[in-house]
Amino acid sequence: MATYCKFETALEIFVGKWKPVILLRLFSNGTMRFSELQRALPGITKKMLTQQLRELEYHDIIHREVYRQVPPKVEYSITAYGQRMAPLLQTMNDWGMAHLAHLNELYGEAQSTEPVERN
Amino acid sequence: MATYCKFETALEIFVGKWKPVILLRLFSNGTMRFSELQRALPGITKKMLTQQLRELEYHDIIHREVYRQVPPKVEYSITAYGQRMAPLLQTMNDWGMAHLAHLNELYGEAQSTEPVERN
DNA sequence: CGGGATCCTCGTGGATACTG
DNA sequence: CAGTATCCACGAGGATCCCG
Repeated sequence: MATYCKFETALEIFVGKWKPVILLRLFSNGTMRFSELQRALPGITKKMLTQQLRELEYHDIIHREVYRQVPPKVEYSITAYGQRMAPLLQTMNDWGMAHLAHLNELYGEAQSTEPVERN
Repeated sequence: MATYCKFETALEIFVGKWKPVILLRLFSNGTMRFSELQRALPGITKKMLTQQLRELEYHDIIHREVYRQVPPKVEYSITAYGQRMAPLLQTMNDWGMAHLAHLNELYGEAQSTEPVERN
């Protein structure tokens, strides 16, 4: 009965429009500065970037290193604990890829992941 | 570079306030009628239940079987393809459980999964 | 440079009523 | 019973300005 009941917890980590991309950048680029992240994520505002980073930091997924200097410098990186969720991300990624292929089989090429809208 | 770039696709399947619980019920209970689902999910409206079910159906995760009779009867179940995502759900569930334990270590007991609010 | 504080928009999801 | 159709509330996320 209790199986699957906590996988929503995992979801809470990833929900948020920018968290997946942020994680992607940090996982592939390693340590990044605030401004680097902002430039790497076209369209994101400072507010959102800050907010999403703080939430990930709270969950011990990323580390925030502040250098006390002028002008300020803050670097973000994946924590050791955060590294341990790489397999999960990989599994989800693999499933996502396979699912896109499955959707292609069902509905043909050039299909988005969303159902077609109808008025 | 392309790694993790499609795990957002996996997320799209689960986002939506009720999809996780719906999947949970269908996975554990097998076939269920519309009204059964509604009763099993306290607080859900027919509109939302219908909408989330349709989206899952589009993705070939669940099957919708309509019995042409009066009064109508519609049964929902996990498709064969849908069954194949059980391992993924299990993996996410396991990670979620472990993560809750990790948060407990960090912040102590009786903590929610969300950062404390401050005014 | 790396934010915080405000205000505002817009889409998700809820409430309610109607229907084949 | 299993929906659909409308209307509406609210909160995530965006725009803008200010600050150490």
